[in-house]
Amino acid sequence: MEGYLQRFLSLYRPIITKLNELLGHYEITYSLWQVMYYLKHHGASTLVEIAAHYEVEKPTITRRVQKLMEHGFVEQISSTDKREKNIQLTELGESIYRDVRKDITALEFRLMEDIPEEERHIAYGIFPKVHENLKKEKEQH
Amino acid sequence: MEGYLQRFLSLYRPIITKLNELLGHYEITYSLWQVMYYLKHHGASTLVEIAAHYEVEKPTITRRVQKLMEHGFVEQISSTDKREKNIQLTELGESIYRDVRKDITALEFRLMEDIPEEERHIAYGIFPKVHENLKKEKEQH
DNA sequence: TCAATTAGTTATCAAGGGTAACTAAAAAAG
DNA sequence: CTTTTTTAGTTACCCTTGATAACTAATTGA
Repeated sequence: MEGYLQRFLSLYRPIITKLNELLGHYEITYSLWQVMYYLKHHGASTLVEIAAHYEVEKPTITRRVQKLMEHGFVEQISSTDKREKNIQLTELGESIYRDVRKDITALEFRLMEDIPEEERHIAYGIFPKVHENLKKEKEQH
Repeated sequence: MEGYLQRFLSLYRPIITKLNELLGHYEITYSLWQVMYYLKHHGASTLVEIAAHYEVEKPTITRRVQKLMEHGFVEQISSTDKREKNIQLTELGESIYRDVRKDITALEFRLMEDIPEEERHIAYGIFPKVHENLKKEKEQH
């Protein structure tokens, strides 16, 4: 019998492919979108903060931010600590954010249309629990 | 507010990382495990069948099968159609399958421990629905 | 029998991420 | 106050995964 993990994983590629197709219209991919999303919801941030939030290494975020700067979607602002790089969305970035956000919300609505609200809510609540349990696993090693 | 897709995606990396850590003990990764899983549950199969099932291109499966053959986990058996390559698990492959299966089941149990059975069941049932809806999206283009 | 389809391979490219080694700046120790 | 340690970020290099295009060999089917 198929397990939860297996079903979960088999859905990943179709979802990320669909999302990247959608994001392609704005010349970004999901990994870049994550950074824009973070900046929108946390305001100006450093690369270390973004990396910590997504649990990836610093060079990964360096690259993402570089690409977003080339696109003019984010910009660096001054900071007291001269080591760190304070990043925020530009006006253009904010505008793209709103457009993408609308598209993703609409997609999500279509994908979840036939799923009752309570079920949706339950499934929704399980993700952070599994995430928690995964973190506990890590601590034990 | 965070959407379902976002929560879903933020769980992917932790899960695949954990699984690959587990599978590393057997010198495989999740993508290779998928092929072994398919062969265990469908018996001897061709590359096209495996590719179709996981919705990936043929060259992707060519590579996976090549690696598994190098490991001695799968082998080619004869086939009427000389174009196709009939692949099945070797004895070693079967044995590795059983060990890995045990480990993954145990991991899944630990990750889902604190989630009530009904909730688990609901979350579990949503994946194929979303998958279906994604396929419908595709057809419209 | 000849054209079209099918199975599989190879080569090449892109996305995404990790590790190691490094620089520059700040913080902590002395 | 120096000196040492820690922290933020970057660069170079490598791995995994998958897609596309172009190809060969075998099979179907017109």
